[in-house]
Amino acid sequence: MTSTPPSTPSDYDPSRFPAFAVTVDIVILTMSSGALHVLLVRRGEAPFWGRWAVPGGFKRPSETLDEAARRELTEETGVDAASVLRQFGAYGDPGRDPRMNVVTIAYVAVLRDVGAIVAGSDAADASLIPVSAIRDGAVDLAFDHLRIVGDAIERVRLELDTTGIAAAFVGPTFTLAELRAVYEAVWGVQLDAANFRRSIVGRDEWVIPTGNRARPGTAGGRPAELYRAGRAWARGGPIHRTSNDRK
Amino acid sequence: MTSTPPSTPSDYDPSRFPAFAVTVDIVILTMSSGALHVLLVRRGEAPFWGRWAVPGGFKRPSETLDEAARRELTEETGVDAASVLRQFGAYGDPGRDPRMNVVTIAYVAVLRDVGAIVAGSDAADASLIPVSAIRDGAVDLAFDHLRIVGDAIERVRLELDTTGIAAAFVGPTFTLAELRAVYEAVWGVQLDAANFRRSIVGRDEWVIPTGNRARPGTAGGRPAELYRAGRAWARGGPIHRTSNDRK
DNA sequence: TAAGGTATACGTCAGAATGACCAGTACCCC
DNA sequence: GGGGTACTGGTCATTCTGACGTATACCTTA
Repeated sequence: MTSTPPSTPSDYDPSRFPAFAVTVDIVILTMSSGALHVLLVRRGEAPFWGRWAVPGGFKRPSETLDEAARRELTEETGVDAASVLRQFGAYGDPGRDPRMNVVTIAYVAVLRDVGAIVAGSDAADASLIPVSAIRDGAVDLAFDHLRIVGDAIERVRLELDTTGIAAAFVGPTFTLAELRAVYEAVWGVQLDAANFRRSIVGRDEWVIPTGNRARPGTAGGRPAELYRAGRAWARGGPIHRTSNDRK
Repeated sequence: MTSTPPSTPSDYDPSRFPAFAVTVDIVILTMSSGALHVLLVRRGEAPFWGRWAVPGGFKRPSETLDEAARRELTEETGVDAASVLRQFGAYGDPGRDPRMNVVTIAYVAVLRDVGAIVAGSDAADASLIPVSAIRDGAVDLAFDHLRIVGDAIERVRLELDTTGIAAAFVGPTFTLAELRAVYEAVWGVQLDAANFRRSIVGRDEWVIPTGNRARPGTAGGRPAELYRAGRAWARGGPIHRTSNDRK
């Protein structure tokens, strides 16, 4: 087998090559009460009966991978407007599905206000699970979904630095504290509120003041100003991890 | 079709779902005479006869995607030791292969000293093509390989900043000028040699002096010191793009 | 109604990092 | 031996970052 000539996609012979099922799995992330959560569905059949799994489904030949991901997201959560829906990996280990050869293309979606969405979902057994519970091994995931969720989170940790994905976690208007909570939850760090503010408000095009204020929480405190996201998020992020807290 | 219940990979019925061929394509990048090059093979049959294509081949059910990528890389280039072999995307647009449903998982490989390797390759029609020629539209690529190559380059541009991939482009010992050429070629910028040196030599664990010197080129100049790569490359890169030259 | 608590808003300061630039060194070619 | 070239090493001004202190505006409780 090692002496076969270089095979490009050119020398097909449809009868010669193994068939795979291709699925699209979607790791749906959102902020809920200050912590990062992932939406999982509980499996109702074998294999992995009763285990949690990432929602997903089969790709159809007539649609692109991105279209399949968006379709599955809509079917699972009832929304067609995720702030972010990005492909981040493909998984095709032999035996990852005990029944057949399956290669899955994994997407990460970022939602805001997902609480109401889950309630209206078709999937009765969908739940928001804190990612901390998954990291602690407190949740049994089906298939290789533990690895998929882990890779998704790692991807978001990176993109928080290099893209404007942070803005996708907050609503159309938000306070700087809400935005800061995204960075703190995803990176697992604590950021100085004053310095965080300076990095964002001090520069151009990151946030646009709305003139309104948020109502303080039950603990009190000065009410925070509400902002809208500016244009700059399309070209990167305002906050960068220093090499110190990379590890 | 929109009212189907949420379908997880669980509710399989192997007869119900469309079969795909799964291939692995490898964008092989290397530095050659100061410019970034990609290794392409010329197709000898329809469709896209005579066009350039990214080397690749079919995934086997008994191997992982990473194993398939490494096997194809070996078959195409004769080396089993790419400095970097990283998955970066999946492509499954309908009709991307006119003959059948194909989803390809794309990898980017970084080689050093690829010149000698290509000579010994099985693929007689393999060539190193400057990426500048591809960007200019001077090369006709088969299938959706133009998009795949473009995405691979964009990925490397990002990873140059966030990972130690730059060290994969140079040999086991290298001069700072060689390393600087990698950044300049991939990012399309010019870096001050003195500041570049300071960013790398001034900090710990990036490069280890060997005590030897490189022979200057025909143009003369002071001979450069030869270094080995240090431990720090495993955890990121020493050079960061400022937001100014992001666009 | 007043006092205490809390979180946001804003400014200051020292240290680190960056970009621009200049001078010295060591080799090549002519 | 002289000029050209590229690496080495340094200075300087600017910007960025982390740390921290203080004022502001709302909440809760007494």
